[in-house]
Amino acid sequence: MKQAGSSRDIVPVQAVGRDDAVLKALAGFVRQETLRPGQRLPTERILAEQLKVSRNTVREALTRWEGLGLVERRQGSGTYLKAEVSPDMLHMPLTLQGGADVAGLMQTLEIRRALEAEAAALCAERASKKAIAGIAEKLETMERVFHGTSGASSEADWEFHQSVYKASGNALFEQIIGAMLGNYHRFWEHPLGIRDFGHASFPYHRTMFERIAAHDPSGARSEALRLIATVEDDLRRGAARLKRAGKL
Amino acid sequence: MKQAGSSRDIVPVQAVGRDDAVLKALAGFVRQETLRPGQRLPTERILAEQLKVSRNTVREALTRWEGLGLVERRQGSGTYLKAEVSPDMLHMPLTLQGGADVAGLMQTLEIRRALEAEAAALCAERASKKAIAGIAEKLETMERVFHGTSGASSEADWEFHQSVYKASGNALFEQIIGAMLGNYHRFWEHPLGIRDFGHASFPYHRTMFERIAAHDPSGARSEALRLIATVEDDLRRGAARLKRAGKL
DNA sequence: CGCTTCAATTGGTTGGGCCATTGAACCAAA
DNA sequence: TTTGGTTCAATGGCCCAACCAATTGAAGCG
Repeated sequence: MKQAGSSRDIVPVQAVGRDDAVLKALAGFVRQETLRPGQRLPTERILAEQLKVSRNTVREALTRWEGLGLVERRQGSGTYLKAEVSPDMLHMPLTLQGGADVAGLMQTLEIRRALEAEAAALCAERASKKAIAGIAEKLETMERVFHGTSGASSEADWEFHQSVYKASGNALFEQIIGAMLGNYHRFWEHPLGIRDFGHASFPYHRTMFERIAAHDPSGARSEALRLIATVEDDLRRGAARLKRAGKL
Repeated sequence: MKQAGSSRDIVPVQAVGRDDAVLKALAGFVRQETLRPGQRLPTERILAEQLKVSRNTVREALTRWEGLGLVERRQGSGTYLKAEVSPDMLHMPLTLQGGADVAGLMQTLEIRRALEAEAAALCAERASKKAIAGIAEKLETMERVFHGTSGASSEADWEFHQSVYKASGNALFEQIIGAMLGNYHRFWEHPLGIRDFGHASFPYHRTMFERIAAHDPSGARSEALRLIATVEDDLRRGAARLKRAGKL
């Protein structure tokens, strides 16, 4: 990176602390015991004893994991695993200014637009026949649900997109988008009070799938962009509506 | 999301703990004192006293901030601010599976390709004259460094890209890409032992800038894609080279 | 069978203490 | 003046032993 030619190759040293070691040991333990998300892990007191460290140190380590969303602590009950955990993980904590408002959501949507398009293109390029069949299944489920009850399509919708991400061959798409959407979970439950929010995106799911099934990356990308564009439109309309309401 | 019609609209309440309150208070303090990144904030003991909580509680709160990359603690010295912090921030910690090997890097590059292209397009669409001038400056610095010493262009290169992300108007681009690249920091310092890694990407920086300066989103996107493509090529060649070396 | 009560369990918090590292002040030799 | 070593107070890292508060499940009771 910097000054590759100079003699400044030194740049130590990372001097890891005790709690870091605790985290590594804990990761090993979780792996060894094959703990699944939802399961409870040992008491802080037991961990402190078995790891030969103070409970305080255990708590600092667990606090870090809690901050990363890997673990959930419930007073009086225990500490529970919330996600897969392996010794080699990449953490990228993002901080978004401005809170969970419409503006922030708009920013995450711009990220999603980029990722959704790329994932669709990669999916069209690499999806196996089996994967495509799986996507088709999710799509049909979604359409069925959509035509039935009026507003409960979100879950099926998400599963459809997930299957596309999976078929892209890159797990990062699902993880990143999932994490972002998860943060706005409360929002999606009541999208600006609009009843048929996301309604307009519906037909583009099928057109996108068709381009994927035809192994047409460029076409899939275009349809994905159209899909997200409708959501962005809805969001803009909703924001404008809120603004009007605020002025009254 | 799920069961929008059901009566289970309740889902309070976040039941904030003491350390959460400490974090909010600290955020307020930082804002009030207008602390800038790099500056030192009060000692744990002083914070504990002023906030009327135990030092351990302060430590747990700071541990969380440290995990989020907002703060850096140096034993014997103090605790230092590492990034902007405001009371209303949305944290979304991403934890990505997969080790820091070449395969993982390839996956992150697919993400970067998507984001880089979108950021370039948005930048071309929204960048002000001033922002474009700033980008031009970074570009020229980069080219100057590049033509001077042989291998020290990475830092200037990164600053150039950063200026593009900033001008896109969406802080998430810089944060996500920065976090990803940071995780592979050790790799970029010795990219597969190849001396002129990333050499081929050089000319596309200028072409991309030209499309941005011309407010041509589509063109900027194309050039960004070409840029990343050269890096991916280098990476593939390096991986193949490693494979051969492994077989010998 | 359903309800209340209560005690054990568990994470949350406190206040105290000691240690290792840091950095500045100070001092001495080159 | 500069360089190198020493001292020393400040600071984060870690430990300890309690106590508090929420949860849980079993015992007890109507």
